[in-house]
Amino acid sequence: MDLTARVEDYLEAVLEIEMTGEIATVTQIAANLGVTKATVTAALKRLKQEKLLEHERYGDVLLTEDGRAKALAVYRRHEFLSDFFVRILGFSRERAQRVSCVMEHEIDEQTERRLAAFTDALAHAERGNEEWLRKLQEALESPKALPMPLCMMPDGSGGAIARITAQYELRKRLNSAGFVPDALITDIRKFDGAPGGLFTFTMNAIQIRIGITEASAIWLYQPSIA
Amino acid sequence: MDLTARVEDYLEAVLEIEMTGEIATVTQIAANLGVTKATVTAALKRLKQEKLLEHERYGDVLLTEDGRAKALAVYRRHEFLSDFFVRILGFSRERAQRVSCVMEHEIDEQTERRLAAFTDALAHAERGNEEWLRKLQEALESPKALPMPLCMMPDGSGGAIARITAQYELRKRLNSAGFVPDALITDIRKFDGAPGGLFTFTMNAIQIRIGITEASAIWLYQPSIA
DNA sequence: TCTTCTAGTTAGAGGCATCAAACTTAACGG
DNA sequence: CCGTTAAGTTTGATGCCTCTAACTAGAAGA
Repeated sequence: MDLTARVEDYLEAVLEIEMTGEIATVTQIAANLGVTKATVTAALKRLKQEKLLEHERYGDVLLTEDGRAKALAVYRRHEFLSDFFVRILGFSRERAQRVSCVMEHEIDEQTERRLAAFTDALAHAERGNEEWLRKLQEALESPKALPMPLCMMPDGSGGAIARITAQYELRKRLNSAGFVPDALITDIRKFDGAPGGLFTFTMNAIQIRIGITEASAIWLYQPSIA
Repeated sequence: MDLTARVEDYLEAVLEIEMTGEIATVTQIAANLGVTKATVTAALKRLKQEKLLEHERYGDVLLTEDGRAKALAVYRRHEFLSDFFVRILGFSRERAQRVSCVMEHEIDEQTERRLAAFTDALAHAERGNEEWLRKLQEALESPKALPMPLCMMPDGSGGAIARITAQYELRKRLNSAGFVPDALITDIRKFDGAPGGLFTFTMNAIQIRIGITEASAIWLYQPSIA
């Protein structure tokens, strides 16, 4: 991954045009990426230097072996991600597009495989678990408000635990201490003391005191205003 | 979203430092983002122009009301995404970090909500569906090779259908035509004719012919070399 | 053949993000 | 009060990506 993300975009654009059976032109690439032709010419120069494509003045734009392989990898990631976001996570097409565009440059093959495995597993879960699928659809239709880390809640406030963003030891510790989704927390206060501050609050009628590490792993839904 | 992604990163870095109870310094920000102090000074100038923070020569770095709100939004997205990638999708911590870093600038609140809903639904599915969870874990442990769109397979080749990356009409059409995961396709050939070409192949002992649109929505696992 | 149009190119510029190297402040200890 | 040190700033430069405006090559008709 030592190509810039942008260079990968140009490669991908060329491949996509080729896939329609045509030979890529500067104008088409420009339209595809939403830039001017001048910009494309400049980019082609860079691409050519890297030996990812061949291009003579006023000539055809042709991917090299190497360029084609790189383009395919990017294209595959892009398509896969976009599909994943739309079908599995229920993103809008447009949003999925934008997110895939930036993400496609950041995931490696291993990651892509994991993602694919996840999608497959989910597809299997869908068959033969209609109940769960219905719940998921429902959830996607009526999203809740967004949570906030405990350490950022205003003094005196509270809310229900949304999630714990921690792993391993810390996660386990918080879980066994009763920090689980839906538990209610009230009367949050922040004090100086430890570096980062100390936080006290009430949960299950018990007064609890934690540090910044814990307080930034516990996310709360703010109580609705209704 | 008219701030550049980078500007959002600086904002986030300041907030993260503040969360430890300290006041952000140029050196700390630089270390956080892996850039030099000179770069930070330059960035602070831009941030100040946008009225997202206050900063006098050699003075403290303080977020404005506006800046803090923006920083919190970015921070929340970042943490949530990172957690999602690690816990739900099984990414490595490092990879999750990189992906969240680019993605956090591309998702809006609506999208974040959907993602959260998905996570919640999955959490519910996990309780009370141990079987499925086990399968998912297993799948994440042993990822398969990566598929490729039919239109890019070499002449004469074939493979099993991995997935259909299409929606609505096209998806339905392909499904009812028998294009479902695991179906076997052999002897793929490409011909000129329609714009983008025509593709013929054999599936279930039947010869089929499709265009580029369909051929790029059908993804195949290449048969393993063994 | 000459004209005209389109595709493509070059030249010149600017913004963002970054760096290394040299410089300036502020602060602390003697 | 002065010297040293750490923190922060300035300067000058680079690379990438982009643009507008002006130019040129090539193809297609009259």
